[in-house]
Amino acid sequence: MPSRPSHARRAENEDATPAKRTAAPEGLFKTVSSSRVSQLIVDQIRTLLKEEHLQPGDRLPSERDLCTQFGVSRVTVREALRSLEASGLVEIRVGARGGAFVTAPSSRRVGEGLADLLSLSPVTAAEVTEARLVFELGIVPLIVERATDEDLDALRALCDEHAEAVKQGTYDMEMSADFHTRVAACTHNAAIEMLVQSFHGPMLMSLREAQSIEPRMGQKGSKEHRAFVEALAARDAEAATEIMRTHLKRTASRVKGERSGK
Amino acid sequence: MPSRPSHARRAENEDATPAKRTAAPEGLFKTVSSSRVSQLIVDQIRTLLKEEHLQPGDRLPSERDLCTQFGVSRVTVREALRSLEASGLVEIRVGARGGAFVTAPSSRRVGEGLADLLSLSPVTAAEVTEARLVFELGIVPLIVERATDEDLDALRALCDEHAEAVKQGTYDMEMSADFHTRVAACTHNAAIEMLVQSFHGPMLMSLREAQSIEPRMGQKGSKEHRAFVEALAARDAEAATEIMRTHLKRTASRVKGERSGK
DNA sequence: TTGGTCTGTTGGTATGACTTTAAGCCACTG
DNA sequence: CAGTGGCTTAAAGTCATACCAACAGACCAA
Repeated sequence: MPSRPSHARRAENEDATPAKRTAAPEGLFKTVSSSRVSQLIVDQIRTLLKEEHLQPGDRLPSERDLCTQFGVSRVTVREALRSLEASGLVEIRVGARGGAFVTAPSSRRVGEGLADLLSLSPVTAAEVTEARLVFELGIVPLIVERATDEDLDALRALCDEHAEAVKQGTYDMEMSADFHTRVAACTHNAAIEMLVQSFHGPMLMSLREAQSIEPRMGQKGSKEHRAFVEALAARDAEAATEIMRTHLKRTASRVKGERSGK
Repeated sequence: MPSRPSHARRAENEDATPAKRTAAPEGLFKTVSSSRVSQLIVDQIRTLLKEEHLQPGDRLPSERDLCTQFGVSRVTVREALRSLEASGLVEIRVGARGGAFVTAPSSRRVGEGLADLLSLSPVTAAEVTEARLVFELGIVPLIVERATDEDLDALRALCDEHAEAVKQGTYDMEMSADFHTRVAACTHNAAIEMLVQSFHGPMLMSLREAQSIEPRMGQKGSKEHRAFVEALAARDAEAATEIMRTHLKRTASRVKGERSGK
């Protein structure tokens, strides 16, 4: 019945006193939006996640069960699951004992978004690198202030590992990324740690494509890492910042100028 | 024919010399994954986007057309579109002249990811606020260095607008967010601008839920904005940083400590 | 200007067949 | 007699087909 809405509207107008005002007082009606059913399902499940009724690792009911529980068809449920999957909130496994499993929230989604932004918009890798530089430099004072002895030990251990890897020629960008992430963890601020991690996703991709790391590069970088840790241990914010600045700038110079998406 | 794969595998084993090694050298076989058809479609469209064969604003063919072009059913196409939509790559409109439209890449997706991370993981709003503080303070030197006269004029105009809004009592968080975004734009680095914008999405939500802005607060913030602009105009990095620091810290104090997801 | 109708497009449902996966069972073989 | 491999079954996701509903813009007539 496509004419029903207009009838209803007209009826309301007739209820009002037509002599006094020609139109409704404006702002009385909220725009009614009957969004997609699948979207409503997504919202419901999101809320459940947010209110922690669903924990990471939990398994949602099977598609067929969800159908009956929501009172919709399987196609609709599946579209909702696709959305949730694309948002990185659930992981879908096929086969017996399969189904939709709630995933632990991670920085991967943010990283992916960042990577998309990088590759789909006129944002150059150099710009992202600069943003990263600002951020990683900005947290140095926090790190100097907050790093515990355990943090320092962990960083030193990481440096030892990396030195060994450099000797064997197995040092790669991922190790460097690990170091920077561990450094960020010293802020004891999960948001900062995840953000730094997010940066490294697209960064890695961009660098890996550009060129593989040269052994000399790795050696130098690894040494700078160690110097940075010692500056931290000495609680010397100035020195630590300076070391990190030159370290990051050297890395940055390798991606300078190139457009990312092409 | 469910038995074919195992036969094939056995044939390969017979090809190798069984006497020499008991098992494959490990890492020889890559995990074969026949991913979903809908995912393949998503990938195709993503690459089209990435290689700029599809521009923002373009309209994809209708679902039915895509069906025939990809040689799949509508259900599959629709699932692919759901994924793309959830990733923020296309926007789907219904009705005649509707369809899937390529969206301009924006910071919204990153912001949403950030918001999810915030509300779904044990990250507190205070932590995010701190991250934002680090970032927005870190870019101040860049801004002092790079802000053009046009930038300063635009910022001053914004301040005038806001002062007017404060008088009328219509000043809100969104205006403040606008200011900070415009400030970030002065770096002339799109990545930084988008990142700041991303921060403001979840920030706004968190603050709007917490409490609406008090008029006095708006007045003070607005004045600080203007002082910041003048410090910029004087190319005084120290002063600008200090103003921004106190400004941000005051905002930060309002979300201090509370868990976000609950 | 208003209102109706047309038409193209997405949204949703129903049903069914196919594939993949895990688990259990069982015969064969060393 | 223990282990391997093959077979069966059940559960679950994946995809196809067909159909109808709802919507939004365009067009047209009173």
